[in-house]
Amino acid sequence: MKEYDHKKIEKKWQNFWDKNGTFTAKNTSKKPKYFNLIEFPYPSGAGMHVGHIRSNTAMDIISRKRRMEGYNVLYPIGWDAFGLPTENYAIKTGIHPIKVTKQNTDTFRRQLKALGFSFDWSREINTTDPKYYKWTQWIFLQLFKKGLAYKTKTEINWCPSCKIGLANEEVVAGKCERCGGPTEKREKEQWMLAITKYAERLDKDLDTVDYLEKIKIQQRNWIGKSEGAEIDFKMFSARQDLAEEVKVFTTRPDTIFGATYLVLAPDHNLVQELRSKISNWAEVEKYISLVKTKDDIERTGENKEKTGVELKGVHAINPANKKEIPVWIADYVLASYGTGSIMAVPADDTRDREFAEKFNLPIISEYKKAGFTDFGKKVTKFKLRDWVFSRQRYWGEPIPLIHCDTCGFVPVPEKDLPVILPKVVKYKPTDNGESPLADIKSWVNVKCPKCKGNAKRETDTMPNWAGSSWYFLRYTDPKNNKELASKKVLKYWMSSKSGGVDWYNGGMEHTTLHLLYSRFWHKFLYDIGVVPTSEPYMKRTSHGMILAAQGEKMSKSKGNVVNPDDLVKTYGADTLRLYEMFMGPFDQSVSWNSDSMIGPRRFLEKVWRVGMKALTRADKNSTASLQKILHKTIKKVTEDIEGMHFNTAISSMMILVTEMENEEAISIDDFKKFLKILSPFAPHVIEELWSICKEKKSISYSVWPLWDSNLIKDDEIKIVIQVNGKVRSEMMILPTLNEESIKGQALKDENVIKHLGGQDPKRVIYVKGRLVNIVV
RNA sequence: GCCCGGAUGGCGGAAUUGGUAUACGCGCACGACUUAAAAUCGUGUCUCGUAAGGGAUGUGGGUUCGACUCCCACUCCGGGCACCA
Repeated sequence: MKEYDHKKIEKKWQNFWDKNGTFTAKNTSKKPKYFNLIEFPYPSGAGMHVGHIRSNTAMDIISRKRRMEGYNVLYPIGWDAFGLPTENYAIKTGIHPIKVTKQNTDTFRRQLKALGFSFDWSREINTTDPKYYKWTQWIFLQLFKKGLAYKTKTEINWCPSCKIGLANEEVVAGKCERCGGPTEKREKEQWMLAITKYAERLDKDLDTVDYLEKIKIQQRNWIGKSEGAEIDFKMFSARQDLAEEVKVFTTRPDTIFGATYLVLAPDHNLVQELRSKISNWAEVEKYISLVKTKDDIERTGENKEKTGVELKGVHAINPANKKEIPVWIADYVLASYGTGSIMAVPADDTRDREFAEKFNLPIISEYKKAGFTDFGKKVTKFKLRDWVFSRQRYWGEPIPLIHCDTCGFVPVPEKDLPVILPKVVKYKPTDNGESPLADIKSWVNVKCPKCKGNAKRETDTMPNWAGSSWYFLRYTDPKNNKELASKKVLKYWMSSKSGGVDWYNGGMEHTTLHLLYSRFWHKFLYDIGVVPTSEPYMKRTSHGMILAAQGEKMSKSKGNVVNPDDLVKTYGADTLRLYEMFMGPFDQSVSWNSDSMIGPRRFLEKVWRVGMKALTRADKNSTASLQKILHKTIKKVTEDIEGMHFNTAISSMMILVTEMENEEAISIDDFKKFLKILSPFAPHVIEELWSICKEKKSISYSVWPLWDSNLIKDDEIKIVIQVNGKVRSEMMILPTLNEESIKGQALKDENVIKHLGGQDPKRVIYVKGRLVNIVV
């Protein structure tokens, strides 16, 4: 009898799959296609996180099951390798990000291969590869040509001591993460993408896709569609009439009779325009600069107290009742949403009420009695803002534009793509906040493609959302250098009956931005005829985070990171995969506990023993009770995988295996059926047992077993008997027995008679196949 | 402050979606095998009670014959955030 030696077995089958191209997807096939997707990892220096394994194993199980169900499965992998951590590492060490990326992807590749994921490695992609980002740049140019990319001033976080623009992530409670000094806001010209032009479709088309409901809610909340009205309020000053009007947006135009004051955002344009009419300008100006120093957390967090200043000397007229009302500025109104101004209805809105109470502004409680006629014009507003698309950073795709004083911004001709990221000496942004690329004169200075005059390259780079907004498309045709992917191949993988990526799983943290950005790009590509569907992903699910033992996030600084390499060595990849699927419900966060890995390991050892027993004994038939439980388990595992209830699927297989070990007879055929349903979870050890069963081909393309519903049927069912909702007895009945007989039999039960204590039942409730409840 | 999740034995969790609460796994205790240990197997393991019974699914209410599941109010934990008019 052979021993279960995970090291030998795992190595053997990983080599076998590699050599035979077992998981290489074909671009043409008679089989129906199935495109499974995980979020491609960012290859961080820390190596693979156990959280990656959770998502990858889940989608691997689904991919392997689909192959056995007769699909041509594409389960690809790549690297989302541009981004801050690698760049910051380069700034610190001076090692080129290309080199760092290579090291990190090598580590990740080795780790992923050691877990036996059925990726099609021949399609591996890397967002930092010029052959890849050529097409990221190409998509940007199409957006630019359609007027969806534009430049405007926005606020960025600036660290005055590091002289560097900071990402939100690098500002911790108003302090620079690098030096600890205070940060400030600075105006900067940035490239923007007009995602708001797609807001309506991004909202509406959610009806056409199969996302988890909570994910749809997140998307909808982020897009934030609301119907309301824009109403003009006439303004006048004490000294002279004003031609000015303030446009306010409200979702409740019917409350207009209760509007007792207006509030403008402190940075509303009109405030500056009214300067000469405002009698307390000094006070107003002071307030505006105070608001500028606050960051969003301060404005929203501890500082719940409402603040604001009245614009003295100006008033507005409520168009509904012609009353004169005061105008205030306050930081609870944001310039970036709606019209940047509101009509305050303190009787209806809590924020307005708090504000009114603090500043003694009138509250009209009977506003609803006044007859309402429509004011203003109906409009639809979205919370969604345009996407700030440029970064003054090194490690990103160069924005392929050239600025010419005569012609303005001119696209780099498509034949000159990609615009290669040049080598620099220093990766740190320049002191004036420009990208390090701005210092390379030989790269920056070029001729204008249009007028051939002197011109300069755009030195900003793209955010790392760019490469991840379309990567799944590249998997279909990763080596194409004429198009981002050929139409024919895209049509095959992206538009069969189901359309798009069939199943996409990823973290909840990406269900707003990444998901929205990639849907936006996809819709744009659809509009210009590049892709065949208007939605990229047909189905989207998400997994819960894996936390450290005490329920904290795993992090280097806390020293609680679990290294998968050690676990693979000790327990084996199959055990690790099984443990991660067994540890808790897939969509919820769970705490890691390496001690619990022994359970799945023992299970696999038991599977091995049962296999050896089945082989030596060579029983013709399994016992009837074993057949029954086997078919019940096939049904449960088949259904649980589809619902991502991997933990209960494994638990049912554990019960089955215990049963197999105890039963006298197991036929080889039945044992093989069991191997098939376990194979997606623990592929290495199962391939080994499959081959020991004298099977010549990989189990990966065997046929997924069906359950026989006749074998599952129960001859007798258990009925629980309750008295007043409390369990008092139970009985076995034939499933064919009618309701009256069941109730009659229940009433004759001796425990029931005891608990009735001679009282007559008021009601007898029968729940089919479950219980009888006798109420007295 | 807002949004989305979550809370069940010593621990991770299960519960046919309103119908036997605690499946499966870990841990622990005892037993078998062994010179012994490991491994494996078996038995037990929410709580109070000798028992009959009673009480438990974060807290307090409600609906129902019946609530872990539905409704209302709250507490704590995790994630996200742009005070969204």
